[in-house]
Amino acid sequence: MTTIYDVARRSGVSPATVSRVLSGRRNVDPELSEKVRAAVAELGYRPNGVARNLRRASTNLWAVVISDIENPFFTSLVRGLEDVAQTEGYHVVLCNSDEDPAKEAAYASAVLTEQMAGVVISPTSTAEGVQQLAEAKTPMVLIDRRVEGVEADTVLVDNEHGAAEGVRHLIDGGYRRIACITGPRRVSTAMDRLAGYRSALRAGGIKYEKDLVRYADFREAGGFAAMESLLDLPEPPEALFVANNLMTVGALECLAKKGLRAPDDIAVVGFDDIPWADLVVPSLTTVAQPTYELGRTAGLLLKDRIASPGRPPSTVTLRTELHIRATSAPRKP
Amino acid sequence: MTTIYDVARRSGVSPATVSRVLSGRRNVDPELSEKVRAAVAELGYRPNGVARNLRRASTNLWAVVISDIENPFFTSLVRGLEDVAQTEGYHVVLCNSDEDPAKEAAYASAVLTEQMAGVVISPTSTAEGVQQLAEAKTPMVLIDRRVEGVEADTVLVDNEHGAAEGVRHLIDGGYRRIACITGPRRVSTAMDRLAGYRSALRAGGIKYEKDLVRYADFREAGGFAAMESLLDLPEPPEALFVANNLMTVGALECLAKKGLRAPDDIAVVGFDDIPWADLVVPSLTTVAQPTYELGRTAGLLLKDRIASPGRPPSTVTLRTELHIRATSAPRKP
DNA sequence: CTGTTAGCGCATTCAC
DNA sequence: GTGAATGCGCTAACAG
Repeated sequence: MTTIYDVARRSGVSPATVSRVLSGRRNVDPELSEKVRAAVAELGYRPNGVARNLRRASTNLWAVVISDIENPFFTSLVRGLEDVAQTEGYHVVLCNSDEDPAKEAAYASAVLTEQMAGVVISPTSTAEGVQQLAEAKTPMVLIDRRVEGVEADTVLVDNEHGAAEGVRHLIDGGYRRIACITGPRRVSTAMDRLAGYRSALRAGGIKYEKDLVRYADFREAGGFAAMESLLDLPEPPEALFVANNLMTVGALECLAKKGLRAPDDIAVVGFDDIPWADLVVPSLTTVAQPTYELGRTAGLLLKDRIASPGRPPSTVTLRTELHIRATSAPRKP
Repeated sequence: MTTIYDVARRSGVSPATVSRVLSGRRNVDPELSEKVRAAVAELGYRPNGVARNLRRASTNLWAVVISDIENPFFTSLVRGLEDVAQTEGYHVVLCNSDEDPAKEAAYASAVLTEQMAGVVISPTSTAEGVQQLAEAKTPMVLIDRRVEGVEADTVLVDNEHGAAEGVRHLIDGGYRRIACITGPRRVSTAMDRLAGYRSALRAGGIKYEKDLVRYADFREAGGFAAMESLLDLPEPPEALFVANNLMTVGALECLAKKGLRAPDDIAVVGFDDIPWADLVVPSLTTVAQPTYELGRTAGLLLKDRIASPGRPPSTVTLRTELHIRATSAPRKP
């Protein structure tokens, strides 16, 4: 392996000067600078990033800890983050936590031992890793979910407002008996979206009925089961609000299996888009989140946090957007 | 920061012994070993991964270079890879090349300077980065596409066979005038799938017509445009085979926009699944690739390559699976 | 089985 | 504006 010493010898300068040239310092004689560049080219020299990292006591890696890259919500978010990372000279390490606090903690640990420059994380329910990273003062941006007792930059969407908007849309369509499938009680997004559902009911003068709410696991199978259980009610709902994309898919699959159709048998609004929601038939009404923007914003916040670790944490809340499609068509008289 | 020397002092042994204990070497007195562990716990010591990497002249990072994580084909593949990486003690760095040889080359460069342990890569058309990595003898696994003149472990699917099976299914359904939308001429998968299309036609005694083939860019917009152009033919096709998932979506959107329906107006078979293909209406017949398995297999090959760099490269070809759904229903008399 | 020693490749003092 | 010297934290030789 050719080192900075080889380049120095070849160009007749000291290693220090080579280092200065390569890291783009101004105060180097242009003539020497040119010699160094020539030597670098001739030798095919490539700086050793690991050595640089050791010396600088930090790497150019960002970790992104999400529950599952196969969920399109996170896929697009990661893409947004990676685009920022690339322009800022960082690389993104992908970490699937699978909602498992132990995995989250393991990744947090890796972030620390590998001296990664920062972390973007969607916390699991107990947020073990988040606590660990907060204590170590690692530059960190929380996405999608809040964590009690942790002060950190955070990027959220307006869950309550978005959910309320989706449910209001159903109410406006003439539906009264509206069910809700939400996520686990310990997850802030689940509770916020449920709160939006309740506030929309209240605003519409509809009584909240506990029986019409299901707490599932944000996964496809959970949505399927919850839908089944709702259909088993003595008086099944006329409409349904589902608090995330995967559970919506599960619910739709359940309906399809039972030979029921949206919106004729039951109207549906889902939180969070799915890819090609237009192709699903009937096309699916969703409360869309700006997923790419979420990732991008997180990246920008992380960059700022690394540049000025001292400044107070900020929270950015992005807006959702109601995409009205076919599954929420107004009720027929 | 507490170092290995602090732990050594605290536990009354040498740094070398601490190192031995922490890297799980057998030949250490259990008693000393215990002392070391105690000291580690007391001091909250955490090894410095970067220093370890410098010393070992290698990191525990794998790069995965794909064109776009937002394509579900790659999403699932990356997940498969990450699962292997995790069990083998590696982390995965996500690199979106966007089919841009320059980006691919930039990432290849990063792999080298950051001393990553290995790479899994889906080559762009010119495969600049691949050449670079091959020269540097970086452990590398090619996925999805072959590259002429590069000897490396490779994971493919049987594109020609899968495409032929999909097209044969259309022929069996009574369709004769079958169009094909494939990818760029320089990409091996595009040509292999086209070859499968041709061989199925031949086997079915159908004359190959150049006019019924379109070369697009493997993206949604490309599929849309190609579909439009096919519909503009004096005598439009009765059926269509599309060589990847995104173009299939584009083609379906084009049909929807024109008020045409599959399979009544035109039957459709797409190569590569899309998420929730069942929910698309009419549900989409696909030649499904084992995407997760592709990633997993690549991970296993990479692990082996790192363990024994000398052994001759191997190519693994996985089977596709025809998922017959509604868009390819037999032709009505 | 354990300790001493050296050096991985670089960036940064500090002199000049 | 430049060079010599130092050490980041660890692991692998080697000697004992």
